[in-house]
Amino acid sequence: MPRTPLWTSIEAALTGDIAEGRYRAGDRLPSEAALAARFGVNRHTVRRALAAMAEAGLVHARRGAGVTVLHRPTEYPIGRRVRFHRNLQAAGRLPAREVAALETCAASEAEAAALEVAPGAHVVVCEGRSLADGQPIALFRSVFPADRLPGIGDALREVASVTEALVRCGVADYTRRSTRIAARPADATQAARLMVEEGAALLRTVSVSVDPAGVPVEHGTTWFAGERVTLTLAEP
Amino acid sequence: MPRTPLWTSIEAALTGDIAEGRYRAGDRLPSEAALAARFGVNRHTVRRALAAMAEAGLVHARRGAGVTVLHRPTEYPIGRRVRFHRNLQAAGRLPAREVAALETCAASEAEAAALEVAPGAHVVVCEGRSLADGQPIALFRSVFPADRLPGIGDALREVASVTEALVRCGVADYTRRSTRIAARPADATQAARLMVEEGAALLRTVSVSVDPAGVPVEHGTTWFAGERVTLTLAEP
DNA sequence: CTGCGATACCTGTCTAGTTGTATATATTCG
DNA sequence: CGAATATATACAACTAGACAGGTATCGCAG
Repeated sequence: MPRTPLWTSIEAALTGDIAEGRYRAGDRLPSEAALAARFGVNRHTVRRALAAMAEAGLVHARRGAGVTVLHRPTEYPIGRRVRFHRNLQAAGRLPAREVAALETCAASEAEAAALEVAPGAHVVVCEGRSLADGQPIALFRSVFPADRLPGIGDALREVASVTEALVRCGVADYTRRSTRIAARPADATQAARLMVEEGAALLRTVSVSVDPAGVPVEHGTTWFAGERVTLTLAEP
Repeated sequence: MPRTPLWTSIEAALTGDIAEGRYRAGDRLPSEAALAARFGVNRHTVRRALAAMAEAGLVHARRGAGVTVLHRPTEYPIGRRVRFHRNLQAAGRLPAREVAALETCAASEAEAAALEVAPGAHVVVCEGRSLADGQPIALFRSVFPADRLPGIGDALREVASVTEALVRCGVADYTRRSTRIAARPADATQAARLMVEEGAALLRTVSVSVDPAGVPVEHGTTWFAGERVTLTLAEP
């Protein structure tokens, strides 16, 4: 009977609710079952509407958790994505960052080689997520030589930026010695944390930073969401 | 969204950590709660991964105490891929290259802006494929300002390298003014020419090269097969 | 120093709720 | 008929929270 699919009107209603501020960025929508009851349709019809909204970047669904609102449609036109032009030299200094794990453990062979410490030496590993405008931009994993930087663990816990933490440990300045860049598909957990599809293209940078004397102080790996980030190399 | 269960990638990550020596036999893994935070998932999902590892005899969990590592995995699949370390500065000078198309046409708006020529001005477009060891490594598309480089088309046809062709047109030397790097999934034709899966991660670099006077002489886009290439940035 | 209790933390288990996926079926329209 | 739309049902995967049972650690009394 309806020549326009039912789900389009549900999408319009929900998008309108978000636009009017009934559901705001970060809020959880009611469950699919609840929405289905509200609109008097089957859950799959609601899912069709939510899928369209997710495609447009309006909401993001997590299995088990609910559906979260990402943006107000007025702020971010549908289909338009946030573009982030980042200077590679400035990597590590982003608007917001979440630290998910901070632990001390043994260095792997590769990490030990990069940091020029003995294999199995203590290293502080800091993992987390960088965000901009509420959207996840990158996952990072930084490894610091614990013996070379006493107190780095506490410093990382207390201050927000890596630079500042290193300053606390006596490293006034540091530079990148090398950076390797590769493109890799996202695995399941990476995809979930970056809110992209599994298998989406990630930009992985692996770097070693050294202090003015040339001694390695950090070994970092960052996975950028390829669809949201472009790295820009400054002309030396 | 995840066609592979989340916990499998967690199992892979932890098994990899053990294989690389971050956690050694006898060590205690971080608590389930800490791991859940690190991977951004629920504790139960971590437990599922740990259960699989315990099943394999890799770790042992004791109630109240933590999870201890028993031994290194005897067999851990490390993606054995051809690795190509390339200096970004040298991009565009590869062992072998196939020119698939060479034509003169009008510049698009973006190309005109990058090359600092009038929109619609004549440009020479060179497209093709770079190979190493018989394997396709990258697709390239270079755009040259035809009026600024008289005879560039013939030069490109006759000599193998871009550098040499530019020398013929009076550009003794050139440097990169800017490089932008992004990760993008491969479309069907790119996938076919690079011999990778459709949707595989590609590394796209967009650059502008200038002569010693700072005048743009080339605007290039290169798509590297992410699984075969690692770009290495040299320390300036 | 030893022994012991308090406490914080960790794993094991359970219940409930939510999204993702697969299959089957009815209805409508061209 | 065939395609698109919507419904119905069932199960798998993940999240959330709570609680029980076990362990390690630390301070403190003896």
